[in-house]
This record gives sequence, C-alpha cells and structure tokens, in this order.
Amino acid sequence: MKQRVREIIEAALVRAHEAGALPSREFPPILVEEPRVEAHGDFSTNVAMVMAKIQKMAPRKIAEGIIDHLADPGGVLLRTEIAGPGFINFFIAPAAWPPVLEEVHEAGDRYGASAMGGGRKVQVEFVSANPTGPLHVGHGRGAAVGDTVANILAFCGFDVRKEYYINDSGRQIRTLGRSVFLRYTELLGRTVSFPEDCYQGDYIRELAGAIHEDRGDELEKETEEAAVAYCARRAAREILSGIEADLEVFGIRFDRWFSEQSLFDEGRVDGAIADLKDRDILYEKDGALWFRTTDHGDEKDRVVVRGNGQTTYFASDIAYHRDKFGRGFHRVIDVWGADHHGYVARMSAAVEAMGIERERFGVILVHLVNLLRAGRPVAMSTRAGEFVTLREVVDEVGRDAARFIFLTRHYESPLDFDLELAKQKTNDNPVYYVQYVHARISSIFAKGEEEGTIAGDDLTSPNPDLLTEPEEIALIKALSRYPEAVENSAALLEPHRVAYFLMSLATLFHAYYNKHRVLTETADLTRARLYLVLAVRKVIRNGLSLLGVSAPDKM
RNA sequence: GCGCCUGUAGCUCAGAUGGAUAGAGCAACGGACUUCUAAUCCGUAGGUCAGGGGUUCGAAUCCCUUCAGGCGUACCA
Repeated sequence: MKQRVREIIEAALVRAHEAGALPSREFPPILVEEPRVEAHGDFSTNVAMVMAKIQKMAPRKIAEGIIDHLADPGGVLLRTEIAGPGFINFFIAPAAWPPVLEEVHEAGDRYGASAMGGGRKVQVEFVSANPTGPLHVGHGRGAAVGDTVANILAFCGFDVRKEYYINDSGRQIRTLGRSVFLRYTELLGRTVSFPEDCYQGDYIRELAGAIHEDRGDELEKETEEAAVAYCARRAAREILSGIEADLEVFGIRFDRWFSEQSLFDEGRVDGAIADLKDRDILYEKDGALWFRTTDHGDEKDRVVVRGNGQTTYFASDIAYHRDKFGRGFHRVIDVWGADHHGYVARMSAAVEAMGIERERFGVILVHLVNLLRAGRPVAMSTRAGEFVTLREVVDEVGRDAARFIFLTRHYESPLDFDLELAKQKTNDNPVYYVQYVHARISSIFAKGEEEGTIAGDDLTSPNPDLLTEPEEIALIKALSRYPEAVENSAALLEPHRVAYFLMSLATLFHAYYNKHRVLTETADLTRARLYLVLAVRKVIRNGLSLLGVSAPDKM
C-alpha cells in the first residue's frame, strides 16, 4: 500500500510539472511514512518541504500543486490534506485494505520475501568459538543473531552460507592439550601442580578420563610434546562435536565448518603472506613482518609474522578472509563478540588492502550477556571453569524462549538474561505472547472443523469486503507492513525488527480476539474472518521461522 | 591518555535513512472469563529522551562538549 501511495505521488509530480505547477523537474527520492498520530492519515509525505529549495516555492504551495494533479485510478484514497509546514497526508479508503489479504494468501510462506539480494552470494560467519570449552550464553546470543541475520538475508533473495571458523591452531589449543595432559597424568597417580593459565573446568577431567580409558598409560611412553599434541587434537575434536550438538539443539546448522589449521596445512597462510609481500602491502621492520593497515584507516600497522617466526592470529584471519572472497562471496559478514571491536579496523583495512571494496565486508558486534537468576548475577568465567553453558540454559528455559530473548534486543545493547524471567510465561517474556497467537488461531480452526463449519484451511470464496471492523482493518494494515519490516531488517542486519513486528502484530490480534468472535452465526462473515486470521497465522509462522522459533498449534 | 559501544517512564527495552502531540511490556492501581485457549484483553497513572551548546522550517535521531557505565587499546588469542 505504501508503494502504491508512492507511485501516486510520483505520477502527480510528473503531471504537475508538465502542467506548469512545478518549475523544476528535479525530484528528490520520495519518503512516505506512517504518521504516529491517526489524525495525520495512514500515510504522509514530506516531499513538498524537501523540494522547497529546488522548486523555489513555499512548501504548502508545492503541496497544493501536487494534490491538484493526483490521480487515483484504483480508488484507494479516501482523501488527502495539506498539514503543518507542508506535509501531505493520505487517508486510505477502508475498502482498499481487505484486498491486501489476497497478497498474503497467494504468497503464503513466501509472503514478505523479496528479491533485494538478487541472488548475490553472502557468507555469514558466526559463533566461531575456540574449541577449548563448551559454549556459554554469550555465544548463544551471537549464534541466534548470526543465524537469524542469515535466515533473513536468504529470505530477501541472497544466496547465503553459514560458516563456523574453528580456531584449531595456536596457543589456546596447545594450552588445552596441556590442560588435558596434566589431568591425564593425575589419573596415572602423579601429583601435578595445575597452572592457573590452564583450563580449570570439570570437562577437562572428563576428557582426560576418556583418554585414560582408551589409552591407559600409553601416552607416558611418548614424548611430552607428542602426548600434549595428541591430547589437544583429541580434546578439540570432542569439544567441537559437543559444540555442534549444542548448536543443533539450539536450532542452528552450519553449511561449513572451516578449520584454521587447514589454512596452514594447505599453505594458504604462506601464500597470502607471499602475495601481500609482493604487492608491498607487507614490510619488514624490527625483525617482524608488518601489514600497512594504516593506509586504510587503522591507527597503527599490525604484525603478521613475529620476530620469532611465528605468525599472528591476524595472519590466519587475513588468509581466511582472502579465501572467503576468493570463494566468490559478494559480501562477507562476521559476527563477533563486542570485546573484539578493537579488531574491526585492522580486519577491514586488511580486506580493503586486498582490493576488496569496504562495503563488502561487515562486522556485527554482539554485546555481552549478563546472566542473572532472579535479578542476581551468575558468575561467569571460562578460565576458572565456572560458567553456565548454553546447553544448560537451553535445557532450562527452552530453545524458543532463549532465542527470542536474544533477538528482542538490538545486538549493540548489553543484555541481561534472567533465567527465572525467561521461564515465566508472562509478557516480560514475549515469545509466548507471539506463539499464543498461532495457537489461538489454530484452535479456532480446530473448533471450526469440529463444528463442521469448515474443512481444514480450505476457505471457499471468502469475501474480505465484509471485514469492516476497525480491529480488522488494523490487522490488515499491520500485515501489509510485514514485507517492509523484513526488508529493513535485512538492509540493516537487525533481526530484532522482525521480533518487534511480530509482537505488535500479536498485540493487534489479541485485542481483536477479545472483542470479536471469528466463528459467527453468519457463514459469509465467518469465512471472511477465517480468511483474515489465517493470513495472520501465516505471517506469524513465517516470521517466527525466520527467528528460528517454533509456531505451536497448542499451548 | 586515545578509540568504540551504551545512556529514553520505577524496571526491561523499541523508536533505520532528521518530521507533526515520545512508544510497548513489566511493576502499581481499577475493571473483563457460562464464550473460538485469561500464556489474553480494556482503562488509569507514569518522561528535563544523561547534562549543556550548535546545525534548520523541524532533533531522541546529525555535529561539538561534559558526565556516567561497559569494552578495547600487544611481535596475545
């Protein structure tokens, strides 16, 4: 509908110019918005004010010229008015709304989908937690955001791949190996002093126990280096498969798990370094190899190969991102914890230095999660091994509630996740509020079938024009806004917009439900209302599925 | 010190690209279940959009500045 209004305005501008009412034919992009105040109409535009300078006319005068040349062949406009400093307000004829329902029904599962992506390949890399311990709630937030952003982009016509980058090389993995090996030697009856910088969690003992069970004391016969390496490899593999299982429970499946170690094994790190050196993007200083990131906006150059010959984490990341773009992704989106924000400038600089336009690389910084229980903070420290895992949270509060909570805040806002609140079935926890709409509508259909008034979802020749109640028009208006909500969500990479849309749609539905009956004495009216609520159910289910939340028929 | 993020009702949070009178939930108070699910609805009350300056027809939104909280500032990952 908004699009239709925009077209009407565009046509009026051209006609007004041709008729001499507007001197310049230079028109700005037309902004059509939905005013907060009902008295200002269904839509309004500020074009007249924006054009004042170009046209060298008073805004209200321009507005008059536009209104005089409005054509409305479809008869959607009830009336228009000029208001305030030069707004043009449009009031839509109530009868113009019900036909919108046909669009919802025709598109079905695809309602709200768009072609904005044009099939371009996009990669979303998220979670990518080191395989040194189980996932915690913070990872869960990143997982929910990354997964949903990817879903929404795919829905908007991008060819999306979800990827998990495994940091299976480097010091943390060696530390993991050392931690497990030490616990293992403990099991052999030795007393060891367990260093503070090793991983303290109980899961380390479990991993050591499993190795002890399989291999007995065999590892003792190997060199310590080999034994530690074995422990590291094996522990990382097992932790990773635990992570994969936890993500599966959380409703997330990756298209690809990408190993950092493979970059070394296949010579991609060396390859990237050699290439960048040839192009004079890397230079030597003080025995180290540096990247000229300052040429691309970073505050200082960064080391890629240290004086001792070891590559930095940055080196792997350069090789990794080079590989990503080499795979033909038009756009690459990384989802990181906000504590890595200091890394964004250098990574962006590196990408740009490799000849890739800056807009093609984006980082979503997901802010931290404070885990609470009934208002009190729950201690969280990976190293000390005191933390609540994502799995425990999902087991306790449920996948739907957990995902929804992560997605009802902007990712740049710190999040308090209260376990007790998350279990409550109140409106402080709106996932149930939204799901309840779906259940209620399903229940209406169940009742209708039971009474024999309808058969399944099959509504023969409904007449939407019978939907004249203000609550019905309000619902239809809301449904018509869904595609735009999804597009905005995709354009801004902000999944919470879909969640908020669903909550507001739910509010309108519950109000309608409480005031009017769907199954009435009049067959025509019943069919029309079923047609409406079925459209609502489709959109609720559609939106929830983007968020990775289930749409239950019963609650 | 410098950089990034955050600051909106008692609490938790929305308010993209600057628009007209600032929004929701929770909590508080008062109402609505013989009905298609009350996990719901209706109403009342609640504000110096952290403070100050600026830009303009118009600022929660853009710019400058102060304050508060978080994070980051390695030849760590």
